[in-house]
Amino acid sequence: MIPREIVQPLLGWFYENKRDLPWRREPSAYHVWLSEIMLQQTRVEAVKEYYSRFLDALPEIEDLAACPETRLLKLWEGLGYYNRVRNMQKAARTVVEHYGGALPPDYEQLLELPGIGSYTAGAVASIAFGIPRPAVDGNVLRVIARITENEEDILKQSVKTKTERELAEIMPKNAPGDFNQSLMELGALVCIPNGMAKCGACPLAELCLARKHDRVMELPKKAGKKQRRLEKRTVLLIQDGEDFAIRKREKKGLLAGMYEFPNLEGYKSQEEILEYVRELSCQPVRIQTLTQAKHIFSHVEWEMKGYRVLIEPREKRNTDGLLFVNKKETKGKYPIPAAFAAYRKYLEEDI
DNA sequence: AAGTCGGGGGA
DNA sequence: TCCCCAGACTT
Repeated sequence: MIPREIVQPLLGWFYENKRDLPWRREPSAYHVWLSEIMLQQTRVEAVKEYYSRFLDALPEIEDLAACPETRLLKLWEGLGYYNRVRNMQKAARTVVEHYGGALPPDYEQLLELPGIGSYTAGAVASIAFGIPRPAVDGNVLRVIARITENEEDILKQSVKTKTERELAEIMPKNAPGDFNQSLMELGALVCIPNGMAKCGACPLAELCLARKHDRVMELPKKAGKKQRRLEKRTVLLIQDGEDFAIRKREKKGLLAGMYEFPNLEGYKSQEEILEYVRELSCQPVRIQTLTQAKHIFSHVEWEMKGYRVLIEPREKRNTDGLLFVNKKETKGKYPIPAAFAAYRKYLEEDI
């Protein structure tokens, strides 16, 4: 069980130590929602700039609902997990249609919106609306596992469910948002992963069972992660004068809807590359080897070999799924993910 | 319950 | 290198 005695020390600590974060300035439901979506599996420092830029571009939920997809993905470019922003737009359209443009102040209704799971629903409900619901993220699971000296694998759904149920029991009805944030803030600043915990600065040190038994180092437990698969790819910079070929990725799957340079699975010979370029209705003139590059995703790792292929000027410009974009005009227009950073620079710089 | 989905920063 | 991050969704 989680002791109720954690509540007041946590709140007191939070009011003294909470960070001044952009989304804490004007915590409207939209602002809290956006910050929570951006912060999913993403560090605070990485989110700050994106958050401000996003709200400058789309200050209201209606703006988000009406935004073209490419512009939306461009605003998210580099943050990763691009389904987050696609789901958020779907939800925004639902909010405009069914809720008059304002998020519903109700946990169950929030939970029904795409991209909002139990954590985000709890965070928005408690922080924006003062509704007493827990918001259990990785920080909270770690903090609670240590306080209670829980041996179970915190990645198990059952642990999360139990944590939510027990936190709901002790949730202070007058400050649910602050209480949820205090747990997360403690996890982010003091009760840090691995062997880095700063127990000397912890307001819960005296009642923490892991510390009492000197087991903070070994908790929480997490099941082993499986190995990433390696994928070799051949990336092509097909160049017609100052124009480069890009194309849009599939609507589903990895990097859905983002733009990329034409590329092939596996390492291809120069003959195979030229053949492929011809299939795209291009007439290759010269081929040049570029640098190798690697990009690591969560579950797959790309090892890429790049080639620049100069082609004859094309009559029919944008066919065969290719989009020829001018190096000067395309600046900031097409969302091209970081996986292509090593080759993207040819589009952005004079090389 | 397991797999998919990004990217970066720090040890 | 590996780990982890204010997770959600699909299978």
